Amino acid sequence: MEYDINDFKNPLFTVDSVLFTVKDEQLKVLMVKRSNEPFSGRWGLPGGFVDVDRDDTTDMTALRKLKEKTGAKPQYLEQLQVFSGISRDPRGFSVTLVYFALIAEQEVSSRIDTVDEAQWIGINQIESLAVAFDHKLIIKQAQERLQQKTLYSMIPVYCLPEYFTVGQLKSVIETIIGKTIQRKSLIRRIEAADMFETVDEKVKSGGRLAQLYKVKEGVDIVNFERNLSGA
Amino acid sequence: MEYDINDFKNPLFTVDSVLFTVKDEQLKVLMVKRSNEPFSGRWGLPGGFVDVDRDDTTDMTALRKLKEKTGAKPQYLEQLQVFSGISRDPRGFSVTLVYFALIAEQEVSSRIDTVDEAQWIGINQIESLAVAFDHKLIIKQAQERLQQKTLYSMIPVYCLPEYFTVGQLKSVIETIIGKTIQRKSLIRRIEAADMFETVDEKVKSGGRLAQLYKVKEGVDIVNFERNLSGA
DNA sequence: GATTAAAAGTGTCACTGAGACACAATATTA
DNA sequence: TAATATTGTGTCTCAGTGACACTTTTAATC
Repeated sequence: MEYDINDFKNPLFTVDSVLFTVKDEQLKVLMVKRSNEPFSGRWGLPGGFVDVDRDDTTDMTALRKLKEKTGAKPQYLEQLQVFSGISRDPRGFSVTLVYFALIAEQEVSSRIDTVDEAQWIGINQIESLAVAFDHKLIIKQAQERLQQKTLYSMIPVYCLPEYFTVGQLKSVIETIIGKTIQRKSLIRRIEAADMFETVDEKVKSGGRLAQLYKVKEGVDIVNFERNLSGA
Repeated sequence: MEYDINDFKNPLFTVDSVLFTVKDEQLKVLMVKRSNEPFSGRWGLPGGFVDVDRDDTTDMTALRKLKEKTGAKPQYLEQLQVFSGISRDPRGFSVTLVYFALIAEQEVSSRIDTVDEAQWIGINQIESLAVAFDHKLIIKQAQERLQQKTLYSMIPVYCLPEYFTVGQLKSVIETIIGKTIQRKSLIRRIEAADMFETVDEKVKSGGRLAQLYKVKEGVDIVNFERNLSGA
């Protein structure tokens, strides 16, 4: 019941990424202005074809393409989902593996500012933008996944620089889920997660000096057993 | 920065499924004995190439392949993950989109019994089986996902026939997560989820007659805000 | 028919972690 | 020095799970 490879038209396979960051209290997505067909002139997600000579896995394809656009490696990367279909690409049946990535805005700001091919687009502006393929839908799904994960894990730290304060993390979380959370709840989770350590340094923040935290070496994302509700 | 399709060797793209069921208090996976190279004679996951003339999406590829082996459509189907790499298939760089599916054992028992090409293999026997590709790893990941989802949703109902009792659901859940749960907790969740309705019929079960339940029409899986801990 | 065993189903208290919010501590600024 | 802003703590409430005793309803056995 196995077939010879050549019996079939192999579908078009690409790797795209939804790279999020939080900047100016807004969730942003990295979009690239397309200069080739199809959808030339429209905005699309950064991505492209696997280069089997350079990529050991599709993860590397995603990272390579992101590096081309941002000059940096995202702090978090996971698979979102595969989108496939006969009609999503005019060239024929296509399959896109979409990754979902996070990075601190500071890591890439210089590069992005000088290249006008790639831009951070506010999540709310996506709706009214000329977007290629089904990338609008893909971004929506990625946003939902990010919001969901934010309720039971600490992934939003990957939108922050190495050292960060509770206040910054709180702000990023609130931006992502679009609701306010209790500072106290966040602190409890920071302690319970045991994935952060305090840095012997404090930073000014408009009031009392804030304690700096960093992610411990080699720790994985902790999943909590309850969701935040976000009032 | 876009490339012509023909510049690249398109990687080998296949769709496989990890179809689970619970039978005799054991979690089982549908495995197929391979009759073609590579790995002829070994056991592998049901799957194959996309047929762009018959499949509108990769979901249909997965369903079509499962139907070939079991004669039935799984009650639950979702994407698990893509597995890719230069060395997982001797034919070259390969990409496999793996689905994760559930079905009631009763739906397919007759078919499976008559075909010796496809078999339900107990999850604990996989380790010592001659398995093709990286399918052992894939099954392990699928099992973890199933266990995780079982803690915060009711997906295990899709391992049961249309009408089922609380006792049956409890047993299936316990088999999946490998721990006992409180009957009371399960009943509370059944009520809170609001995705089941009682059937005006009871069934004998060795003691007091048990209330039959069924999944309401058109409802989606409900995700709870807390995990079960399973003592 | 009475007795026992087995599973279904209920009542309720304890425990855990999030929500809410008051309050204390420490910085800046006027 | 006082006002203000933000950090950080103390603690009560609330919701949902865990635990477990207890009741109900059936089949099986005597």
